[in-house]
Amino acid sequence: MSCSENDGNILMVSKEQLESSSTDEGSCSGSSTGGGTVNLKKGPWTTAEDALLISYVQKHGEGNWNAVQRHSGLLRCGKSCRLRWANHLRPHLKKGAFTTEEEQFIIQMHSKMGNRWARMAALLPGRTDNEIKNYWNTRVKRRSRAGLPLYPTKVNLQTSDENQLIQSATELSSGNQQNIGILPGTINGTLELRFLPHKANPGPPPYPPHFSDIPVTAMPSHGLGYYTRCFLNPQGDHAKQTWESETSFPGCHFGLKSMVPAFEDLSSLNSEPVYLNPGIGYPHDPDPESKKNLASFICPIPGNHALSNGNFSSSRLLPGAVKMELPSLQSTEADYNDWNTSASLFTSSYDAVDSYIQSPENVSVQSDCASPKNKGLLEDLVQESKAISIGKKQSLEKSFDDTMTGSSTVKLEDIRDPTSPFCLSAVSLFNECSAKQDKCAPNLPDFLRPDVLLGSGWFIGNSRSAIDSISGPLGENLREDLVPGPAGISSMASLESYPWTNMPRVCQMSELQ
DNA sequence: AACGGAAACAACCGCCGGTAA
DNA sequence: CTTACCGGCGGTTGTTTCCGT
Repeated sequence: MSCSENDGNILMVSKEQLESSSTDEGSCSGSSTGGGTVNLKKGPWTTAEDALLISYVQKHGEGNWNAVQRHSGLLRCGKSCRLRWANHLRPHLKKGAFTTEEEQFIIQMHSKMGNRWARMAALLPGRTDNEIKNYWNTRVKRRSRAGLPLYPTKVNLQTSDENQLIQSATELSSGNQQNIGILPGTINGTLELRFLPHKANPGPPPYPPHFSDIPVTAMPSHGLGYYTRCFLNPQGDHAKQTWESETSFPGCHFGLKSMVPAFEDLSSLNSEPVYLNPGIGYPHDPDPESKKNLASFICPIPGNHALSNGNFSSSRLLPGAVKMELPSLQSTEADYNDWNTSASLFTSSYDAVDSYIQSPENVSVQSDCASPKNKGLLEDLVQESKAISIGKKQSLEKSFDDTMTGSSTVKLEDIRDPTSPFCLSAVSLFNECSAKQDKCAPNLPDFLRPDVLLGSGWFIGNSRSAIDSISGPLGENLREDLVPGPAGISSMASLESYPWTNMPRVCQMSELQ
């Protein structure tokens, strides 16, 4: 760090310091402003500074943030400027409390992606990664204090299905492959997504997509949230392909509606399969400048300022600049009412391969997020406790049965087209998973993955005490519900019940074996 | 009204990957 | 191929606001 703090929030940085700053971009450094000392301000931004920054961006566009200070006279480092712009000054930022849908979506996404705040933000129109992160951290704290599992029960339960899919993915590496599409159908009144031969998909042709990377990140420190990701990335330009939702969907109440049917719309699809496609919503457009085409296709809503002024977003929405969350290879199922459909539907739209959605549970419970404005937290917790108590056994058994009997409707072995992005991604996914595992616990395959941990029984030995530790305040019913039943279920419940103060990290988990 | 705790928000820090020189 | 720079991301911390007592 080349900055030294001085007088509160003014950093005195000598030219020598700046010039000698190496690759460490951790703090504000690298200003090449000529002449002696540069005072870089820290702390809260003033309106005057905001105005300077806005003015700069309007003139020069986003990017080149380190030049902001040079050109605008703003005494802020580039990173600070970028952050300020991204989190506060960008157009079409949505301020205020998260809606219930957004909250549910975040929970769902976190169960699949872990702490990929930026990626979640890319899927939540008008929301920033920082907002989501703050929301999540608050939630973690809250639920930790209440001794509740971080995720709704059924989100955890997805993990066994993920195992199944991962396993199926391995088969792809050697089997025949064929293009796939996604067919949401219905079973028992909920959406079900199935892979279909790609040719079966009507509508605009997708990009000739390829999935470029499926990195597997380290576990979140709280030990939950394995995920993978994969982007539809027809142009190979990672840096510029962030799909900035507020750019894409300004004016959308919930921007994803413009890409996928609204919840209420989807609920009406119960009796009819709906063809989705990996490229849904993203018509091929070879012209990188034709933003309007894409915009009108994705979100035919008037008043698309971002596109009309053509000046916004470092994460410009390029044609094909589609960030597509891909196979986290988990099914989704939640304890909640609307959550059952809505969140799952979200998921199905993003995670094209991640499309096994289980039947809903006929358990009427309240969302822990349902209360407006994030208030009524105690109520939420009480409700969730009740929900767990009432519905958990039922849900667990059903989900477990579905998993164990192979009722999953995603059959990756049927996906055999070598040109299929999903095939590639699935294989890559597996490879990367494997590679990552090797790093951490070479002889304990899969133990990087909480879902595998959940199903591995690693915790069984300690489960009773952990269950006791959290179920105590929640009553005996819950305790009983958490007590190991079938192996898979019990181990899942066990991790769910892992004491918050002692949540093992992944490698530690493997060592526990 | 004062106080304390929790929640929400804002900003900084360090690491990392991509890229150009 | 190496190095430096830039920008993005996620973690963390500090501050402010809200709310219950």
